[in-house]
Amino acid sequence: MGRQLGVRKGAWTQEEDLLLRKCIEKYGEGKWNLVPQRAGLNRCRKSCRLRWLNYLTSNIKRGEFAVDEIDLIIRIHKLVGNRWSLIAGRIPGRTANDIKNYWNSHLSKKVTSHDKRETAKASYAKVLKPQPRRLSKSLITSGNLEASRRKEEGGEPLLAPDNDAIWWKGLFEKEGENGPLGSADAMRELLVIPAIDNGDAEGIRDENSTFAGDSQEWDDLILDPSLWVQLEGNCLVDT
DNA sequence: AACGGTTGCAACCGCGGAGGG
DNA sequence: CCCCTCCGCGGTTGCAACCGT
Repeated sequence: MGRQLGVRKGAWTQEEDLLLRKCIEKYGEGKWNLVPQRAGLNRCRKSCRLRWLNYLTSNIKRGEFAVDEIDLIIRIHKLVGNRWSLIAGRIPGRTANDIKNYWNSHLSKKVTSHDKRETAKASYAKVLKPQPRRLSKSLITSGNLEASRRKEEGGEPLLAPDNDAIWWKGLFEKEGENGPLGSADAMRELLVIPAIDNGDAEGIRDENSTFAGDSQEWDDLILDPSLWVQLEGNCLVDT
């Protein structure tokens, strides 16, 4: 089939948004090739899908990126490069397009060519040929103890885990399935991280974190203290 | 106020991968 | 296998808004 002729392009009108929204409400997401006809829209399927995913779907976060969101973007980008959808999958409420635009307009200029080379080298070293590192068990234990102590005393909770831990887990597992780089277990084995007991999940959660509470999936990441303590330890300590 | 340059975002395009026949 | 269709991704473009002169 040839190129569709006569389909509308450019900015979407409110009427078009309404038609698209009603169509998705009625039929659900997917079958994008059927959407223009179902919705009564003179648009191609790609335009409909893009409009829905980047603008109309309900959980999109608007406005400035938070400092910790930016930090997370930079960290994940260091590891996976321009895999915008993968990065977006780890930042609730932000679309791949948002993140790509933000990177291109705000962040890419801040990364020097030297940084880019170092980043690329580091990425390959980590992903393709990780160096086995051992953790300090005392660090792991002390992390869990500290979390419990703060909860008991009603003091400041132990702050959100180093973002490395969150995205490492996010990168490896999602909804119980293996992530793009394999399973978290495989990762643990790769990095020679010993199994430890979970600490008290409530005690370590930072309620003010941008990452807390947006979705069950994200909660699951946040509330897995063993993993982030392990990984944080891994980042900090060689024994 | 008018103009030209810059910025940031929304949207388009082309390509590669997945899956079905 | 091969072909075809559809989906989703990343790169790129278009344009409105903003800013400085």
